[in-house]
Formats: sequence, structure tokens, C-alpha cells
Amino acid sequence: MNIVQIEDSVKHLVKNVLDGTASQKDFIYDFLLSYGHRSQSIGRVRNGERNLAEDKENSVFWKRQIYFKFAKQDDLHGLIDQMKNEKRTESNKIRFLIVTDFKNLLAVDTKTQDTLDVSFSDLAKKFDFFLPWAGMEKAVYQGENPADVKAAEKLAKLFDEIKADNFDEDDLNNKENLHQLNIFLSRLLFCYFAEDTEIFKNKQFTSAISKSNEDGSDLSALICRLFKVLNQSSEDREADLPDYLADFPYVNGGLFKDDIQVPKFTRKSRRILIECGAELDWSDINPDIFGSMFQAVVHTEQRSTMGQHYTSVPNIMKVIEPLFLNDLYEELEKNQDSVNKLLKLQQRLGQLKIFDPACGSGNFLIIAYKELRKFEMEVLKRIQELELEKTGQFSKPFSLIQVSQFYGIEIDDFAHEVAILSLWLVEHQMNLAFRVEFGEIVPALPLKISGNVICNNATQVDWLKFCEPDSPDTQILIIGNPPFAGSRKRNSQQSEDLKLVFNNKNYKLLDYVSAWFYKGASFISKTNAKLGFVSTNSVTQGEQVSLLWPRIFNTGVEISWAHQSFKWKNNAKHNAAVTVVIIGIEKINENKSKILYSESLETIVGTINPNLTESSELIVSSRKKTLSNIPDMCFGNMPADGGKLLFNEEEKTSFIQKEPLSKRYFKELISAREFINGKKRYCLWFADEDLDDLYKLKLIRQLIEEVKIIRQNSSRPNLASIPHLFAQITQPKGKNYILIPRHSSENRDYIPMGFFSEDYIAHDSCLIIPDASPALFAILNSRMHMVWVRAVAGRIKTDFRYSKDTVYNNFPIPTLTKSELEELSNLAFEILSIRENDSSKCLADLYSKATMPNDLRNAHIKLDKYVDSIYQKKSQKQIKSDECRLSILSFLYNKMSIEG
DNA sequence: TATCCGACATAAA
DNA sequence: TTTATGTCGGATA
Repeated sequence: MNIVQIEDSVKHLVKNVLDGTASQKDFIYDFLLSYGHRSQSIGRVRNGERNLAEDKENSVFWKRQIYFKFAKQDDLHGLIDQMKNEKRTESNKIRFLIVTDFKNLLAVDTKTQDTLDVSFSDLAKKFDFFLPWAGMEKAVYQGENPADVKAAEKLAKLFDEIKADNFDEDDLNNKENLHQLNIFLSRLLFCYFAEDTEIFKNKQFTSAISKSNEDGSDLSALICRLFKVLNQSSEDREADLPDYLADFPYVNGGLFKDDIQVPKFTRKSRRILIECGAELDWSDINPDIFGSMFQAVVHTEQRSTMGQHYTSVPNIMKVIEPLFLNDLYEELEKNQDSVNKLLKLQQRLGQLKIFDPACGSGNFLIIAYKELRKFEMEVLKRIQELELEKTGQFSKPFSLIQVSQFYGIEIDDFAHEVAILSLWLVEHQMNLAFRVEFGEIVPALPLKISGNVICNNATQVDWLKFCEPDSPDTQILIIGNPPFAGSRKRNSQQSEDLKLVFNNKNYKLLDYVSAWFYKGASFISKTNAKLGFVSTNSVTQGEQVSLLWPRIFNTGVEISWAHQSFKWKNNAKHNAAVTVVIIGIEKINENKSKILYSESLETIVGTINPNLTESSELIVSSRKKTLSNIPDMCFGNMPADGGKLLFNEEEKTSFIQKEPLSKRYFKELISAREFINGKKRYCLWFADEDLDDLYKLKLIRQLIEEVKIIRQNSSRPNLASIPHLFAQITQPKGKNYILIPRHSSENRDYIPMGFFSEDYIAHDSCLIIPDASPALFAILNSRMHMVWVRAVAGRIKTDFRYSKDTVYNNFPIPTLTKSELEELSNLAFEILSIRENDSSKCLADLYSKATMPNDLRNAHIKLDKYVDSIYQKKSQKQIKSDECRLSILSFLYNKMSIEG
């Protein structure tokens, strides 16, 4: 469920209730469904098993979720106040109170104390009030002041004080110092959390540190002593420990194991330290959200992004639902009437291993843990219901899921400390939720074994040794959002890492994230594991496809589900959005259907190819010569001149005014932008000129000298010796050419292309085909070709990026007869002449989906049909879908490349 | 803020 | 040497 879907769904529901299409009785259940609650769960609430209200007809009381009443009285406020004051509302951790008479609706969010008072018809406008049901805490995305943001901001203040008091520049560059500080902060966070969640006594930590001198002089020693105590069982402790220390329980679990350097405090930092404990309620923090924020505290360059993480939960769900959660709920549904089978299902949970080889502060692990615990509770609840039915009593439920089943590798020391800590925190939180449901609680202390989170470079770790299957059956689920870095963005360490993982072969053009896919695939081939990774979409497009995926498939795996490109709010940068995909990989299993998710729908398909579309395997490699019998394409002319040789209309006119003899050197330059938007641009073109002659013109000499300086600073070799020329010259002589912009918007059905004479200089933002026939122009302008482009071309964000070696050279064209060539020519001229008639409009207008003129569109459709018929000669049937076109192309491509 | 293509370092051949 | 490619992007409306 994403926000848009939720809003739509609520809108429909309200409308249907108001016009009577949906019944008022069903409203509350449909409302819950709109926010992505499981339909099985809602079913059980509806049939009364999970509804603990007395008057089940008119009210719903569902633990931890909702207390709802259909109001028959006029005083809605009185009613909701009364519900709020009921004891069980608090003890069952009800999140939302709702009353409505279907004229007005009141609601209270018990966590934030926010209230809602709207007319029923306006409910959809306020749908966001209930987003926490869908895992989106409103306080966070509205940038209000939730526990997480407040806590992180307070900690940031503390952190800055401590840093200023204890370290200078050099100290901070020292890794060991930072490590010590990282550990200190994570212990501190644990203490705050513990004293608010019954692990310690209420505010025990805060009151202990308050006993220090007000100037902070002895606080460091006190904390140091406290940490030591926390690591000792009562028999190990000194006998004469003061009460306020002796009172602390034994924490164990390794959190307080090592002695660390506790920083010194001042009057000011001591006060902040105490305020953090006294003023904030740490039980409310969400380890999943807080983790990333806490990380931002330490990495000051990320400070501005605090509170930007609200998308993380729904996005993480996009990984774990298809990977395993959906299957589990299906199992639950299937076995819902057998206690034994349900117990077996629960046991399976205890044997899982969840592994995030790029875990950061642990978001994926934490959400996975939470969701698994929630699922287990569903299983246990069902078991209880069955037992109760049968025998009138039920056995004591307990959880089999341990944090030690969770594995993480993270290269950043602080993030990895936070991940370890967050796992503990979330374990405790889930134990509390467990108590609400079952009244049983696992004691929090001493802490058991922690999650297995190490600080290391995942590309260098032997995953099999780190996350070893206990038996061949142990199911390992690999999840995460590994780092992306394109070939030009990597640092030298990352390049080395890739080199190692790919055995020094063909790794340079791959994205850094490939290392995770490859290691993951190898891991899967040797174990009972599957993976789901968020990744940049560039591994699914363009030249990377043929370099990466054959190697992955060679390990015996396949893509079992995938989310096609969508925009992901980037947490590293404020407003930048990066386009990502999510890919699930499993061992080959031909019997299992694959699922393809796009923004709005999910499709069941036979196979998923590396471009994340449905189709039989189609991996086109970079090809230097054309597959079909067509003229070669080449690159446009690349200036690489710092812009010195390029002019717009005004600049050109004024330059000619000052240097009249320069006029003969100007030529029109066609770059993608000029071509598509019908603008003019010029360049000084000296390809056939003598440098000495040029130097006679003062201004030109000056310009060339400027280019020279720029090129001397460039890493490209030999350019400075030809400062008057474009860096790459490919302009055809005595020939016309077809020009194709390399980058073009996805919002066009056809990439605009055009014919030009040699007098127009093609810019390197375009590709050209010299000596091309109108028939070829027709073929390239066909829908058939566009389907090919859509399938194999690279992307910039989601827009096309045409290329020669991948797209053009591999494009399969059947052998054409003379009459076919003639007809194609005619169709090409038709399109060109329609464009000519409309020459007041630029190509951007002519080819935008919204404004494309009818006659032009019809001419294109006519061409499309004809080209289709050429590709499908045998059958008289018309080709209907692009999928069909693509499979024809795949077939022809495979055939021609084998014959070729 | 959504749209829509740029410039050039860096890769391969 | 030549030339093709992509950029957790950037400019512009």
C-alpha cells in the first residue's frame, strides 16, 4: 500500500457509504482494509474472534489497533472521552479511538494525543491521520515533533557539546576515538530506553547521573563505574557498592562488556545529559526510524536529513513481503484449522536466518524482526482460538524468534553499533506488545545473545562463513539496500572490491551494487536461501545488463519477483530522488510463477528478464557491427571545449560584429535540445582549416588559446595539441544523415528523429547514421523499434538513453523486398511532410503524448501497422500488443545472432 | 518541483 | 589511437 492507494481507497469508501453503495455496518472493516491491514485479520475481527467489545454489532475493540463505536447518541465528544478513560484502552495499547454517527467522525491517536473532528464526508481529506496503521508515523512525515525527531535533536546537541569538550580535529580523525564515542552513545541510548521501558526502574539512570557534581567533574567516572556494574552479575559486584548503583540489574549480552573511554563532561553537557533522560519518553521511539536519525547525529553532514525517512517502512515492506512475508501469511491461511500445522509453522520461524549484508543502522533487520514477531503473534493467536474452541483452555504461548537469527554486515562503525542496539530495543518493544496480546512476557534481562552484526566490508567477507546454515534446510533470507556507485562515482576502495568479487574480469562498467547481487547469487546457489535487494535501476538497463546478469544466472538462479523502476526518496541528499528497482532472486524453479510489480499493479508472469519485463530471455550484448544489413551509426561530434566554441544566436552575432572574417567558420550545431525544441545554436567549425591562418584573427586566436588552457587541465590525452578542433569529429562528408537524440523523454511514443545535410554539425548528444535511406528512417520511427528501445536501452532516471552498440547494432530487421523498401520510403516521406506542414511547432510539441497532432499520429500508426506486417509475414493476424512485438523481436534477434 | 536533456571523464577496442 | 557510454544528475521552465 502506498499513500496514493490508501487515499484513493478511503475516498471510494466514504463516497460509497454516503451514496449507500456500501453499508454502514461494513464501514469500519473496509476502513481498516484501506490501510493495508491483512484481510484474514480483519475477517477474524469481523466474525468476533478478535473483537473484544461487548456490543459487537456496533463497536469494535481490537487490541493494539482500534476501539470503534457507532454512536447512537448526539454527544460524540462525550462518548469518545468515555472510551478514552476506560482502563482497557490503555492496557491493550489501543492506538486509535474512533466514533462516528456517519455525519461526523471523531478520532483520537492515543500515541500522539492528536484528535480528529471532521464531517464524515470530509474523512478522505484527513486520511493521513490514520497512516500509522500503514507503518507511516504521521509525526515524522509531517515534520512535526515526534519522539524520534525530538530525541535525535537532543542527542545531536549533546553530541556536539561532548565533541567540543573532549576532542580536537586530530582526535576526531582517529578511528579508535570515534569508535569509543560511538559505543558510548549507543550505551547511553540503551540506558535511556531501559529506564523508560521497565528494563531498569523508572528513570533510574537519570536519577543516578543526577547524583554527580553539578559542574560535571565526576560524571565521567560515575558513568564509567555504572557501565562496569551493568556488566556484572550480583555476585561479581563489589560488596560496598552504593545503593543507587547496586540497584541496577545485570545487563549482559555484550553491550557493556568492554571498558571504554567515557568522555568528560562540563556543567552544560551534564545538564543536557540529564534533560535527555528527564524530558523525553524513550519508550516511544521507533528503532527503525530512529536508527537512521541517530546515525545522522554522528555524521554531521547528514544532519539536515533528519526526519526524512518516512518512506523507509513501506519501501522495506516492498522487499520483505514478496520475499517471505506474503508466503507466510498464505501458509497461515492454509493451515488455519490445524494446531499441529500451525505449531510447525511457528517452529519454522525459529529456524530462519535473516541476513542484510549492507545493513546500515539496521532498518531492514528491524522491520523484518518486527514483522516476523507480528506474524508469529498471529499464528499464536490462531492456535489459542483453536485450543479454546476444543478444550476451553489454552497453553502458554511463547516466542521462538531470537534476535540472534538476524545477521548484518555494515562498513560504518557507528551505524553497526546502532544496528546492534536497535535490535535489542525492538526485541524489547515486541516483547511488550506480546504481553499486551498474551499477558506473558519474556524477561528483558539479562540480555540474551545479540544479533550478529559485524563492522566489515561486505564485499570482502565470506558470507557463507559469516551466516552459516545450521543445516541444509536452514532458510536464509537476504535483504537490504546495498550501496550504489556507478563506474565513475566509485572510490578506489570500491573499485578494488568489485575487482575482487568479479575476479578481475569485466568489472569496470558495473555498478558497485553488482557485487552484492553476485555474492548473493553465489550464496543462494550453495544454500537454501533467497534474496531481495533494492538497487539502482541501472543494473537492469543498457550495457550493464549483458555484463552482469549472465554471470548471475550462471550460478543457477533466476529473478523470482521484481519491482520495476520507481522513485525512492534518497536519504543521503535532501531533495534528490533516485530511481530504483527491487529484485528478488531464487534458485531456478520453473514451476513457480513470477511476480512483476509496477507502481500500480502486480502481474503474474512466466519469466522475468534482467530488464524487469516479462519476456523470454533477451540479453543483448554490446555489438560493434550491425546485426542487420543497415548502414553504420556513429557518434555525434563532441566539443569538450568548455563551451568556448559554442554560440547561441546573440553570441554569434556579436562575435561576428567584432570579428567579421570569422563569419565563414560558423556552422549550425544540432544537439538534442536544439533539435527537439527547435532552437538554434552555432559552433566554430575548424575541421578543414589551417591553424596558422586562424591565428591571424585576433579574437579567434584568443578563443583557441582559452580552449587550449581548458584542455591542458583535462585528463584526456592529446587534446591540448588540437585546441581548435572538436575533441571527437565524426561529421560525414558529402552525405545526408539521420539524427537521433541520445536522450529523450519517456513521455513520447516515438523518439523524434530527423534528416540533416552535412552542413549541420551533429552534437555528441545525438547519434547519426550517414547515408541512411528513408526506408531505414521509417523502420526506426516504427513502434516496433520503440518497443526494442524500451526493452534494451539504458535509462536516465526513466527516460530513454539510445545507444549504438546496444540498441541500434542489435536491432533485428528482416530482409526487405524492393516493394517493401518503396512502401517504407513513402510512409517516411508522409511523416516528414506532415511535420513540414506543421513547422511552426517544434518536435517536442509534435511528439508529446498530449499534444501530438492527429494527422501526424495517424501517419505513425499507418507506418506501425506496415512495419508490423513486415515482421509477421506468415500470419495475417494483426499484432496487438507490445509484448507480442517484443517476443517477435527476441525470436528474430536470437535467430539472426546465431546465424550471423 | 517536474520535466527533460548536457558535458566530459573514462571505459573498451 | 579512436569512439561510445553513463552519471544515488543538473539546468530550466
